[in-house]
Amino acid sequence: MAKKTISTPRPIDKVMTVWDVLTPDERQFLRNNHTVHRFKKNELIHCEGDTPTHMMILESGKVKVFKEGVGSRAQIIRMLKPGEHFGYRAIITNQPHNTNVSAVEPSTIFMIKADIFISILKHNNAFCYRFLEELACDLGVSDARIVNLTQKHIRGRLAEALLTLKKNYGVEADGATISIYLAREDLANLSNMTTSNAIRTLSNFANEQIIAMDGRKLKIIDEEKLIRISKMG
Amino acid sequence: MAKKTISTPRPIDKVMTVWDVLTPDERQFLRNNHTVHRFKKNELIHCEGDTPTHMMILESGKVKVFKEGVGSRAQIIRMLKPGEHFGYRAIITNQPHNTNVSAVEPSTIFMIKADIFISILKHNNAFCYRFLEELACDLGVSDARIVNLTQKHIRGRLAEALLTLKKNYGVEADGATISIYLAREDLANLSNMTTSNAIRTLSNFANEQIIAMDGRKLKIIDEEKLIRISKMG
DNA sequence: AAATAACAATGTTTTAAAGCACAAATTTAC
DNA sequence: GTAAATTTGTGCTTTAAAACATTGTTATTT
Repeated sequence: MAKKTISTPRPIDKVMTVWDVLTPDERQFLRNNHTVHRFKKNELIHCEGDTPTHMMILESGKVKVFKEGVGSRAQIIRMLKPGEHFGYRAIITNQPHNTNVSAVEPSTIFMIKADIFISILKHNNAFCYRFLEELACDLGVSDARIVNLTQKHIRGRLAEALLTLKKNYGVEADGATISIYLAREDLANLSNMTTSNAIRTLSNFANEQIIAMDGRKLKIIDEEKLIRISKMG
Repeated sequence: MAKKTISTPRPIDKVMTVWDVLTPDERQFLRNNHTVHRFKKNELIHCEGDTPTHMMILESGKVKVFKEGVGSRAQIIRMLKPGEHFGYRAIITNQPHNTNVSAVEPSTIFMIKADIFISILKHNNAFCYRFLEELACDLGVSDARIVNLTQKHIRGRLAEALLTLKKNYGVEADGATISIYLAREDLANLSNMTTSNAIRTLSNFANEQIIAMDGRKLKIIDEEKLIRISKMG
């Protein structure tokens, strides 16, 4: 693998998708009042039970949001890509975090102190509305996931996970390889199954020419079929 | 059963929990611009795929929010009690409803037209913030449910459902009977299991003196044990 | 009051997925 | 560069829960 150069993070105005609704004063304030943090691969960013202190924005890299369930079996709730916010839900509800977040790749994160974030939410109606939209969207996704993960069979759940990853992270230059390389365990934790079953089912998909595998690189060959499998359950 | 008298609905200012953040103008406007609807037991209020037209507030009765999954197997997402809002998430995301809502008891519902609701959200920051809190809270619950429903075993899931129902609807005068009488099928759809398994597991709980049953009336006898079962998975 | 339908209870069979064990292949650490 | 550790791949066994079948019970309907 080519050695990764540590790139300088982009300025916050290029990263924050809600920048457009901020007032000039708020913009200047945020430029001066945010911090930049780098996390190594597999480093924990915050964990369940922690008191939330900052709203966070992923500048670069990839992170997973997950919960530890029965017997410390992990369930990945969602995967984030650059520009997405996290860690703020708990600030709004004024409760400890109910998820863990960790970097699946080296990641750079902008942090804004909780009180500053709340203050803008309470003073800038358009800003508040944007986050209302974001949470409304996330809630829809979460509710849909309840049904998908509980009712679909293994093949359907894994197919769905692969399609979601492709939609979320896109593909490499070849137009097929999903642009995120996850361990089989992470794929399993996304799809609510054991690692063995993720491996087994991936092998089956490969035998059926639905995907092609090269280590952690997964290529979707027959997307139609994958969609069908995902829909059937 | 005693014949139910159809009571006059309370005024909207006594039902809406966000009334305090409205301006006098908004209050007057809403008093004049909401409609009252009655739904019979088992009547569908809105369904998946419908375009959302109103934000709704449950004045009296009980409703269930559910999704139809694989093979039209239903999954109850949440149960609402008077004062709670629904049907507005889809308005905010500007998408069709992704859940069905139906009355599990005769229910009275206040409706506010979507454009009016959006207009208040966009002009009244405190109002917007209240709904932000509500969605943030719901999202936390939904994420937790993903783990509970996928990882816990049948007994754990049913125990959890019973505890949630008790917490949500409270108990009768006897201090133990849960104040909602659901069909076994609804209990099953809440807890992600088949009706047979809900029946079987309830019987087991009754044999173990954890609950007592009288038709649809469920009495929690040993709450400690139920909590333990729910936590163990 | 009889007929029908809906709901509840239980036993039996089947099956999807977990659990386990072990070997091979990679990755990471020193 | 080598050893250690982790990850991946397979086969086999076990098990939890679904599916099915049957019967009893309680509500509705006419």
